[in-house]
Amino acid sequence: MPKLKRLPAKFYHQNTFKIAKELLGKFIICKIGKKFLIGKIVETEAYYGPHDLASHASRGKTARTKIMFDQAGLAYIYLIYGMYYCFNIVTEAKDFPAAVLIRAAEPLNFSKATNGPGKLCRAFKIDKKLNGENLIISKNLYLAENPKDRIKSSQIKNAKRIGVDYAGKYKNKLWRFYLEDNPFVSKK
DNA sequence: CCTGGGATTTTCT
DNA sequence: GAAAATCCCAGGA
Repeated sequence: MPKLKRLPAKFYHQNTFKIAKELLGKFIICKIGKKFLIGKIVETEAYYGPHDLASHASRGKTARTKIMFDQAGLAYIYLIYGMYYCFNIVTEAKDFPAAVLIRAAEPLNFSKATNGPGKLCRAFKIDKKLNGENLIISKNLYLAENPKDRIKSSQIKNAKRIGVDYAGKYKNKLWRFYLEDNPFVSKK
């Protein structure tokens, strides 16, 4: 196992798109009972600001989306299509709604399909109990990096976001990022 | 190869 | 009541 270091608070205080790219190759660590599940992030999407029609926050602050308006470094977890949870990382300053959706990860110490946001949450047993979890201090769910294993920018591809056809001119934004040639990426 | 629908629940209109 | 940041399976071409 690589030596992992938890991402510090200042990691989350960068531009959302920079964070979305930097998260590639980082690790999700989730405590399940006495065990830890570790997965390497291979695909992310950025949801940025109150005008991004693909973002839940574009309709204003509600009980569901208020986490996106909160401070950077929190987990925003919501239920989609009544069945699947999606795991997001809140970014930007308080009262500015932005987040990075983790779409896919590569399981390191377990074996399960994680090539999609719904499946990822099922594999990590992420549900709304973890909504609002502070990734900087939580023992149950946090992000880490292997400082010796940085991703080269040449491995990062960008593309249109998935499942946001209703988002008008925002649907074609190249706000999805993934690692080239990684078999766990949900879609090329 | 492709398209379409069902599962299931929260949220907004 | 309809749509949703999804996934899986069936059926047709």
